[in-house]
Amino acid sequence: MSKQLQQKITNTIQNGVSVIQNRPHNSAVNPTSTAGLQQVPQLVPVSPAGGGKATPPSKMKKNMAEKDSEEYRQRRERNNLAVKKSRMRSKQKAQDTQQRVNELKEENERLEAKIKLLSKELSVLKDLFLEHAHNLADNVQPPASAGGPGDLCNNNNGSNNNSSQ
Amino acid sequence: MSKQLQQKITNTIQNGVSVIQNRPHNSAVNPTSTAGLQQVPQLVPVSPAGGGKATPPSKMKKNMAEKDSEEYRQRRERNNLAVKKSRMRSKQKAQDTQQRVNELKEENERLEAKIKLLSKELSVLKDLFLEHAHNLADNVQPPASAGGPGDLCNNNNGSNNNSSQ
DNA sequence: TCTAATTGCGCAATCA
DNA sequence: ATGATTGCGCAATTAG
Repeated sequence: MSKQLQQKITNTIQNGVSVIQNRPHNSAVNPTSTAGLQQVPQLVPVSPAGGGKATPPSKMKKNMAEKDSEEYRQRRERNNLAVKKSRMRSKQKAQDTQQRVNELKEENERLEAKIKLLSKELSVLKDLFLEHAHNLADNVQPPASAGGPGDLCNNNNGSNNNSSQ
Repeated sequence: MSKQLQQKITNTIQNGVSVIQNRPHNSAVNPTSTAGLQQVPQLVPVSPAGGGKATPPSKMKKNMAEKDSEEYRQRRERNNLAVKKSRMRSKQKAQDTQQRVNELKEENERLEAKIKLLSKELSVLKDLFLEHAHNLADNVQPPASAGGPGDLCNNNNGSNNNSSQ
């Protein structure tokens, strides 16, 4: 989770063991990386779509031969490149997504704060409004009256803030 | 799409040659047509002496030998399992993150809508306030304004919106 | 059909 | 020593 720099040294054991440098011909196709070490043919149960055939050996040989082909190597190399690219993108995307989450979170907080503020403002204003209304109702004619809380037009709904948050 | 019926085929590299071999204890290097697997004793030419470093044959053999080791296979298998697990998690996490983004987006929209509403409410109330203020200022004692009669008392703002949460 | 992009998988190095 | 990660190459599949 916190380290991501490791791709130079690569194999320490080039004793020839896992170093399967498939590179009959020109090598040096890979400047930055220490070229390959590893693996070989992975056989996969090539699913028999067409009726469960048992992989004709004939074709296999052809495949084998193909490995030596220059063309084969080229294809492999292209693919390796593509794979690398694809993975890079994928990783980048994931990273971006994560960042988006963070941004959205922040935005959310801001919005909620704003809501809180507005709610409060609204509440205050409403109260003020009610107060005035009462005053007016109380002294429709009377000149002055102490701050008596007149309930004349108390038709308000449960009144004050209902800010439940 | 997913065929995970791959037997435990493993490639064993020997002296520059990769031999794919099945791995049931007593290795039969050539289980012809087993479950439709095309497992050919592939010999992949490992980059030989060509541009290699001195390849101490001594150690190599040791490593090679290790491949046949039962213990080695066990380690590999464990690792493969771990890798699989790790990748699964990784993928899951990415997926979750993506979903989180969606959720947050929705939440954001909701919040913004709420803000809009509150703002409007506030605006209305303020206007009302101003209006009254003007009235008061204009006529110290206006004769029952013809305008909205119950303006003040009728403060039951239909905006009883109480976002349920 | 061919190529590029994806995806699943195993290996080995490294981290923890 | 062991499980978890990660870069990498191979091969099968999927798009275009």
